[in-house]
Amino acid sequence: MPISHFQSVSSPFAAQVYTALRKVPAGRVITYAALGRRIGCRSPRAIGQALRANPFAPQVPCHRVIASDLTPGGFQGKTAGPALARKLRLLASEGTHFENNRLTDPRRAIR
DNA sequence: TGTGGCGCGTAAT
DNA sequence: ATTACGCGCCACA
Repeated sequence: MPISHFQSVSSPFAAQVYTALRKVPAGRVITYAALGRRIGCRSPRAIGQALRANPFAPQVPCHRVIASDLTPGGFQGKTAGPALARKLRLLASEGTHFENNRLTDPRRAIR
């Protein structure tokens, strides 16, 4: 299912982000910067911005995108609270765990 | 650990 | 065309 089929994709840039993100398998996570790198974008904030207006949760795994220092980063526009809690729960269901607000197994991260 | 500046796509002005 | 803002990041102290 091509990304362009998603109604909630607002810009071509977002489509690139989602397409690249879909290649990150369950059980792994990628950095905002690394994800950006894959599509030739040098602004991690732009990546987060594209993920902000979250498309479909399972198809485009925006919960697999974390910060460069291996902290969780944000979810649905927020960096804390219930939203973030859901992100962590999704990750946990894939075997990706955080301890002390830090990725437990750094080998899961794509830098 | 804290602060400041940089990056660039998007929305608002 | 300009300004302002944002699920960040890196350098430097």
